[in-house]
Amino acid sequence: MIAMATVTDVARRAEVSIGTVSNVIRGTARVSPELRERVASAIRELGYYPGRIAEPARIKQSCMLGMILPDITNPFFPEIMRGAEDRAFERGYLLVTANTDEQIEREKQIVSTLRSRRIDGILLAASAGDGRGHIQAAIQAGIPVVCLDRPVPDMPTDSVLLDNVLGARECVRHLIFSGCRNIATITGSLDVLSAKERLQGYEEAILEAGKADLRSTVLEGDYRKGSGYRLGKKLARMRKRPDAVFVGNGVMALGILEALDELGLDCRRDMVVATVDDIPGESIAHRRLTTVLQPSYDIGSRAATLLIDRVEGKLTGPPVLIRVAPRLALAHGSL
Amino acid sequence: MIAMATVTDVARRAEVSIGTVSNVIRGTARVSPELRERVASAIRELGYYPGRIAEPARIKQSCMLGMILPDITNPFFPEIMRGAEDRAFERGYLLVTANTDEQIEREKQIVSTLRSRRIDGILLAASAGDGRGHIQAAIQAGIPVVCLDRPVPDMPTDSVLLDNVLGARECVRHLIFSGCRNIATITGSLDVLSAKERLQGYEEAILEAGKADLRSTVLEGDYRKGSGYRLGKKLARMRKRPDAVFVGNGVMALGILEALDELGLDCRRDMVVATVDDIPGESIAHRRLTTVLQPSYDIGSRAATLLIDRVEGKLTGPPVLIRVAPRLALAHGSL
DNA sequence: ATGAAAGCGCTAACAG
DNA sequence: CTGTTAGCGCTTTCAT
Repeated sequence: MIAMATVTDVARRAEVSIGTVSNVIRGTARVSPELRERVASAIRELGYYPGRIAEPARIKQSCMLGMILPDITNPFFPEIMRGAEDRAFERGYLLVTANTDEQIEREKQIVSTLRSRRIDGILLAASAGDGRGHIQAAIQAGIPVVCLDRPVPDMPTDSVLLDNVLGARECVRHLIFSGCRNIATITGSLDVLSAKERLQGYEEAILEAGKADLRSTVLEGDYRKGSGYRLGKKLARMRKRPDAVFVGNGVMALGILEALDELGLDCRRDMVVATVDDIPGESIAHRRLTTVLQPSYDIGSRAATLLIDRVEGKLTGPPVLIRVAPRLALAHGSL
Repeated sequence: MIAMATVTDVARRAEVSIGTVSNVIRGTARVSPELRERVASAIRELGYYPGRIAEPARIKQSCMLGMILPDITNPFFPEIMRGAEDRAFERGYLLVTANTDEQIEREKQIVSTLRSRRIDGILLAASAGDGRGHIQAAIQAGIPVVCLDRPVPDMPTDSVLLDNVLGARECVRHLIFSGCRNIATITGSLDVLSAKERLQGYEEAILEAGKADLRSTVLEGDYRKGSGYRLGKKLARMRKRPDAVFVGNGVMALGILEALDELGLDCRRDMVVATVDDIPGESIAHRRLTTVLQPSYDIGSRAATLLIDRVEGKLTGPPVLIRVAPRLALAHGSL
């Protein structure tokens, strides 16, 4: 079985026309039992396997979606991928995955490769960095792009994002509910959308509680571990030390845990640490943190559905923004 | 830009033949500066993007590889995928990923889908379960298959596997070196190849040490957590309690840790636990375990290289079996 | 009910 | 140098 058999081979062998072969295979039209049988055995004998190899050229669709991620090794992404893949397969699309290693250059190259293969649409968790020309170009060429987790600023793409306001609010509400009264927050850089939104959620929760004895403190960090560590120490050393802190992201939360450890403070007794979960591979820390979990599978699933709807023209019009609801996970003691 | 522009569109616009357009784009032949310029602007104006959409039909290669995994969510796999993807992209192949959820039926369906798309080759981390007909069929149809981690019995496929004997031997050597003298092992079911190999490594290490005071105990488990727990308790209660145990896989190791915890024993002071690392998402436990790490990236990388070499005919002949060397990681105290 | 033929986008071989 | 043409595997008219 050196070369793959083709319809033509089958037709020749069965002594019928290729059209008839096609009809037998796809049941497109009635075929006399006799010919049907001849074709059937020819297929068997040749080990023919119907291929969709010519389809892309014919129907001008590759029935493939590209999924571009910074790094699948970051545990946030595999779940997203599962969600996307499940929807893609259901609807007859293959999912092609590619990692950029957070390098914008590689992202460009991958987009280019995928475009040359006539990918039907792109799921993108954008890499940081300047230059969005390649995205722009893809969109203009009519290739739908759906952004995951991080929206690409100023691009008319659909996006699926965490509902940051809701998540932060729920999280802080929980802190209040469980008795904390002096709740600080360490935000990301307030230039960043998600940081602003999380701060807003924090403030809403504080306000709506309307308790007279509630104290709040806002410190601006930068989403990096160092700022968590530094500002964490600052909080811990305040005369009126907060009994809880809501941190803008997971990496900063790790910084705070480190700071608390150094100061000999306990993150459950002395200062509860709550955050939005996006910590790559630090499941250890979760036992000590109250976190807002991202529904990763759902994000992937929704994004793929959105994308395919665009590809198939079932969804038209201006960019859609989907906010997914987070889930609260409490710190759990032992081990 | 509703419909994607084609060579024909460009040719028409530039008032040249499609052959010339192709020549300009690919530099296949010399083209007069004038025509070259006309073509160039036509391309620009139409936003034409050279596509390889017709290639599969022409060259009878899709330049795609399929990667079939039980579940990308298992942290063992993303690294493998990275390794495979890096090699695939380098050599001009797209990587299509699909998860089976460990269901053989789904695996069959995926293989079928990939075959109809004329995938050039398959990287397979096989799902458990009966019925290997689909693999057999793919191979007979000339689609190379490379097995990852788990070999598929009785199939003429290339495989990339951990060097279990070496890994186990190194691991046990380390235990001996660090002073343990009464070293037990809990194996997987000895029907399973990897379990047998790991036991062999264990025995080799014990033998080669040639110390008169070295005691060994072999218990057969089944790679499941329960057997680790049960046999772990058994060991812990022996009159001459082993000071170390080499466990056949990670899941059983977790069982032992649990058993030790219950008995109030310390896994570093009382009984060192060492194992081969294949624990999904239990990074916490690593601090308490001495483990043999699998070089996942390397496994993916080598497998992809092997596969592409087969696809391109650079490698022919009987199935190749690559054994990758493991890396030893010691238990590390704090946190 | 069956066959013949066109066409999808592109390259490569061949003719001018 | 440039244009024409065949052909890749398959579906889909359109005749017969």
